[in-house]
Amino acid sequence: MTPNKSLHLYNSLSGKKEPFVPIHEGRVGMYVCGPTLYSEPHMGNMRTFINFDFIYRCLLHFGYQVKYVRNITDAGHITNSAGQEVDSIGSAARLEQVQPLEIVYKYNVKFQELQRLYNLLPPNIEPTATAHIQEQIEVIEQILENGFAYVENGSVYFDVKAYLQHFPYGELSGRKVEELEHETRALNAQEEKRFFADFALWKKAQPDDMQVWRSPWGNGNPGWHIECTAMSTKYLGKQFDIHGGGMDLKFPHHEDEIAQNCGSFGCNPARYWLHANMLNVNGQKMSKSFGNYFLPKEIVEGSSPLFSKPYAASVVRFFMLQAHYRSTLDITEEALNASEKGFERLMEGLSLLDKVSPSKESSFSVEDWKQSAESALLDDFNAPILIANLFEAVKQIHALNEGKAQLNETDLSLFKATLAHLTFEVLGIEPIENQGNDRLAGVMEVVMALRQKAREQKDWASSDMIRDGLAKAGIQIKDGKEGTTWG
RNA sequence: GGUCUCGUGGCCGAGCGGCUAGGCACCGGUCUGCAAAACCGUAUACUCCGGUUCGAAUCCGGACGAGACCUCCA
Repeated sequence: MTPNKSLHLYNSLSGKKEPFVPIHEGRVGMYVCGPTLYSEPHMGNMRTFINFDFIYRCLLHFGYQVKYVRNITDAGHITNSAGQEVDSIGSAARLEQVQPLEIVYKYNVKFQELQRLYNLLPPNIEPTATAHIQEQIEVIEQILENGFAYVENGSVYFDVKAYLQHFPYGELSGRKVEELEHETRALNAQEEKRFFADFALWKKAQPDDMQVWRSPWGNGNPGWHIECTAMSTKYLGKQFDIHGGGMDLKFPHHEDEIAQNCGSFGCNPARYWLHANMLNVNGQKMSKSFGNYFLPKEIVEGSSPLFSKPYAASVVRFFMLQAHYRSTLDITEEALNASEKGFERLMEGLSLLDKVSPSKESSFSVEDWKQSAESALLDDFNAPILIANLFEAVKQIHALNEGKAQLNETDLSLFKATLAHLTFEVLGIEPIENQGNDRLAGVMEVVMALRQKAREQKDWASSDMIRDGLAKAGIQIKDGKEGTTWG
């Protein structure tokens, strides 16, 4: 197989890998659906954000000037499984007996903490729905003017039948409206809609609504899908390069975004639609409604009953990137432990490289290795293959360290720089900081010296007593060639 | 029920017509006072049944199994 020289990515619109050609050369506009702040994002949500963070990092690595927009949903009515329009943030506010803004603020702070914990690069803009009510109203007005929506009793609905005269509906999710009709379960509370597939753009205020905005149609709330259309248009234009989100948003959310964008501006908002797959627990999608979810914080604190010990955020991130973003990933303790070991091997390999000194000749091609890693990234952001390349490098590092391989000065510095860049900048994992404090380090120095003295005197009983005692205290001794380490 | 996706060695997971993916575990070896760790190495696989092909884990058809979506979801 010849290595890709240019970026190819899988476009959900066509169902194929396509060469990536940005609208403006050298620049990429990317919009990713962010969290709804009515609760703390769970680990499944984090997987999607980690995957798109990796994709963002890859695009930066390729040299694109990227404008990355990820929204924060802090308002909006969604239609629940009973067919009722509900305000999830308002419900959370009622439940916790606080103002909706307090809910949003509280979970936004937590989300920002999580982004730092999992080393997510901040998007260029994180717009909120509530700050863009006016823009949403303007898009709705445009859709009305184009004849693809109607007003009914203070609410505005998207008119799918009128829209179908000019545009297809359901292309992204591969659905046909006539098929949808008899597949859709019977819904109540939709008498206002003229057609079952119509969806709310604006919902008239209900007596118990905690958040209400003024509009040309009276007081109310924006629909769930319209914020993305308004904000993506404002910050990226009527059409931009990449739209991302979780697989489960394909229908109806992204389908309706396409309809809104076509209905107002006559074009699909994005040229490439990317969908990240789900995180599974016990073979089933992690979901609030299944009750099989845990929080990104619980896994690093070790407070989730699913896991017997804590895992560093970097290890969790590394674990997630060992699967391709388009595949489902099963999280189990066994798999996580495997990643943890691999992660440590990678980190130790990298620090070992610092001790390697250059030779006159090079015994392997750093350039070839670099190309191999590069083509993995160019092939639809293939993180698992990138990681396989990193382990290939680790193998070479050990060979270098033992004198079984050589690199000249130029190649060695290229090797070091590329490896560090791919690991820390592109993959976005960080070494785990040594948690030991200075006083402990001082004590350990004395203990290690005592044990070394005992060993020199072949006093194995004392030596092993120290080792076993420390093991009980959770400190492991490693007798290496160049002295003993602990951790 | 409809639409779609997927079934890879003990586990996770790439590949998607011919070339060792990778990690972890296992086993063997090196090192070591012993152990652990570390390093090196071998082995193990493509759900089943047909078809296409010189050649199929990879393409086509069927069976079985799993999952996702079908107005809560990343």
